[in-house]
Amino acid sequence: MPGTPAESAMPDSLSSIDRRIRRSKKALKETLIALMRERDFKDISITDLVRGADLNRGTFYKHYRDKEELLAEAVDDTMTDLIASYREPYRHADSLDIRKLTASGIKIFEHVHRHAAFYALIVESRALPGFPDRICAVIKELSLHDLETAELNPRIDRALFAGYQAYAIWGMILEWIKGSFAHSPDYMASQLLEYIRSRLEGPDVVYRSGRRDPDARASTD
Amino acid sequence: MPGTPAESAMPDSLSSIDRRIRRSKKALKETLIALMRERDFKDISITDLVRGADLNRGTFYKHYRDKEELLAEAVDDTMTDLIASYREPYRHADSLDIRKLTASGIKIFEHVHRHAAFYALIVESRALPGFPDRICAVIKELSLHDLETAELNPRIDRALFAGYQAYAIWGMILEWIKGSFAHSPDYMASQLLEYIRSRLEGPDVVYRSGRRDPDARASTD
DNA sequence: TTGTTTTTTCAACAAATGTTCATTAATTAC
DNA sequence: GTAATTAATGAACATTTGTTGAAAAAACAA
Repeated sequence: MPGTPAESAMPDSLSSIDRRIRRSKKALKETLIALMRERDFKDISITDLVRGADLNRGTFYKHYRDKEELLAEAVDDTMTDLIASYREPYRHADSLDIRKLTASGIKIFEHVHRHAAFYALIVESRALPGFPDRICAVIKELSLHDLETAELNPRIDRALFAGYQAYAIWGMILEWIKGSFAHSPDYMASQLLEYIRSRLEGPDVVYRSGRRDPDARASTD
Repeated sequence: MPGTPAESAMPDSLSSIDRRIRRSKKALKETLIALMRERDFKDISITDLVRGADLNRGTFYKHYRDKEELLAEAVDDTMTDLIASYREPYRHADSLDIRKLTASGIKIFEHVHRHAAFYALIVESRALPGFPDRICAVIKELSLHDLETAELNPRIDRALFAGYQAYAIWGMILEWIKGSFAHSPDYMASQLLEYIRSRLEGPDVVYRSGRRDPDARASTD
């Protein structure tokens, strides 16, 4: 597991600091979220933010370099929750890989579901470039931990596979969001399990241990 | 890491228009890419761009609303290449699912490899929020096309699975980039195949509600 | 070539951005 | 409580941004 504290319920950026800072940051974040609901992130100015939060212009620049940094901190708060909720006890599943995976999946999807509005906002506004990477990094950590005990096919490149897995889940989440969260977190988790356990059915031919077929060669410039 | 940009076919946005426009746009794109190599996208101003491209400020605003739009067009050019290279004939693989997948994978990874510098730049600069979605949408289309004929486990939600697949590949590509393209496109494709074909080994318990696939062992062909 | 069309330039401009600093106000540590 | 810190304010400022219109330059079509 990644060495993050996350003991307190309150996000790191909003705890144990000067109350004025906390208030200012909170006001700015709330204003940002509110404004993002009604217009494009691109079209939100620092002026709008400080006017909405009723703060001086300089106060913003004291804490953030730009609005992206402000949004990034809001995301950090959410990631803290993801990690925390994931840490939920499920130790009873110590050696049952599948059950572990199920539990992990459910936790992730439940977390997203809990913050559904926020996720939808972030994704739809396409405001924060690094957001998918951020959340996928977390998922990757969590997945890797789950896969630690699992005996993987030795030919599999674990680093690559971790990236594969994490972004695959993110891809599901994106579809989920696009469909306005029509499915339940449990359904999502069961689907994930299905994808992991299933394989293509049908004619299972010409599989020559990862070597590429000369015929299948695409044009090389 | 391969350094060949390899601009073979002319992108739609740069053909059959007034030569002045072509020149202006090209100059702007080149300047943008050049500047992105040395500093953060956030810190590149329109002024920088027009100064670098030796154009008037108004010329920029005649063609683009902002620098994001400029970058987006550069990305479009690359996507055009991805689609084009994918459309390459591989009709001899009409009914062999695995071979099809292999071919598809190879094409995608070769495309990325060909534009390695560009991809690395886009990803590392985290400049364009919509880029992963953009490329994953393309991959999703292509994957769906491949899976059209494949008989999937009927419990699988195809839309969700398409998202899963597309972003999973994107996750691999990101890892590939992070590792400075240490692997060959073929290796990447073979790994992808491995992930699709393999399943977790080890204690396969608690999977009730279903028969265990008799030949479920991973790749012992 | 000629005339027509379109792009680019140039200069100017209002508006917004990012910084500054002395002053005021709030919070913390003691 | 008091003193010491630290944050927030207000107002000013240079810079950058996004827009404008007329004049020049370039491309196009015949």
